[in-house]
Amino acid sequence: MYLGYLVDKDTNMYPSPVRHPSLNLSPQNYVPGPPQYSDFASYHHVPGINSDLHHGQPAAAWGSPYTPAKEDWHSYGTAAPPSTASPGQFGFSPPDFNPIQPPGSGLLPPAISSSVPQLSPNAQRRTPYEWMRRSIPSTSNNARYREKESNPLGGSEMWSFQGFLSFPVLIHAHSSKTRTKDKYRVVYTDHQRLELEKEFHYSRYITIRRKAELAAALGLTERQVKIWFQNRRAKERKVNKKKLQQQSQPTSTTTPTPPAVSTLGPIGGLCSSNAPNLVSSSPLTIKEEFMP
DNA sequence: TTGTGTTTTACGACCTCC
DNA sequence: GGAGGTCGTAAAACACAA
Repeated sequence: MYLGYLVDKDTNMYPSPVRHPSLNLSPQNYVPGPPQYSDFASYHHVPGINSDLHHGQPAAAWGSPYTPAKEDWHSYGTAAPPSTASPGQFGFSPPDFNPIQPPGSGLLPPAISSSVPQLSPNAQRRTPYEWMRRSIPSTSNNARYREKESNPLGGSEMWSFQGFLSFPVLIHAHSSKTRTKDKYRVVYTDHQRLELEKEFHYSRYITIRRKAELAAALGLTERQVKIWFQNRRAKERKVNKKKLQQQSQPTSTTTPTPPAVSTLGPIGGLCSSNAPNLVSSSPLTIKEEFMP
């Protein structure tokens, strides 16, 4: 997982993944539960985009509607990493967590939050915290979008960075080239992915308002945010399915076991998070559940 | 350096809900 | 009918072994 290095190596980011006990919280099962944000102590939303009620309210005033199993957090670094770096730039860890966020910390448009340079994951992959720390070189290497051909998005939209500006500038490309012939995908910045991951950890399903806020804050389109969440859920289902398969296949068995119903159930070890096999595909359109 | 496998964006098809 | 869900897939980006 490419983003894994973002969170895997920063266990302080989500140090206390106490989640809602309802592990099979499918969209159908979803009921805005009791206030639980305090459980998600390490998560902080940036002031200024917290107009959404469930984000804007005090920590204990809004609940985390989605609560994957603890196991789900393994992939996000429950194992303590070497604390060589100083992840305090984002202030995710409890020691760093400051309920009163200083301006410019956390999720802000990168152009505003200057302490979070938009560096290519390529350049950061093996130096987890460098991108948080170092200043942006004034070279064009910072350009996030590495254009190979004309229109990467096949006529929809194209993102590019303008030099040192770490905020992407939307360029509408109106050509109708097929994606098979042109580069059609961009790579999100680490900051974008990190914030999306944070939001995903808060809730697997994003509200309309929150989506708009996040899109604006990250310089993405709402469509991109929506699709990112869809892909992220798919990824989680895939991972959990893999876990279930591994669980259902003892190491020494010779006959492959059919995809039997897991006896573990949602609280068993592997049905983490949304327990994808248990989650009905019937979607829940989260509109403004937390609207006043 | 190259080949290969994996992950990440993005889309289309189809479905459900309002 | 539109919005958003899952599912499947394409292809770029990436990691890594040989």
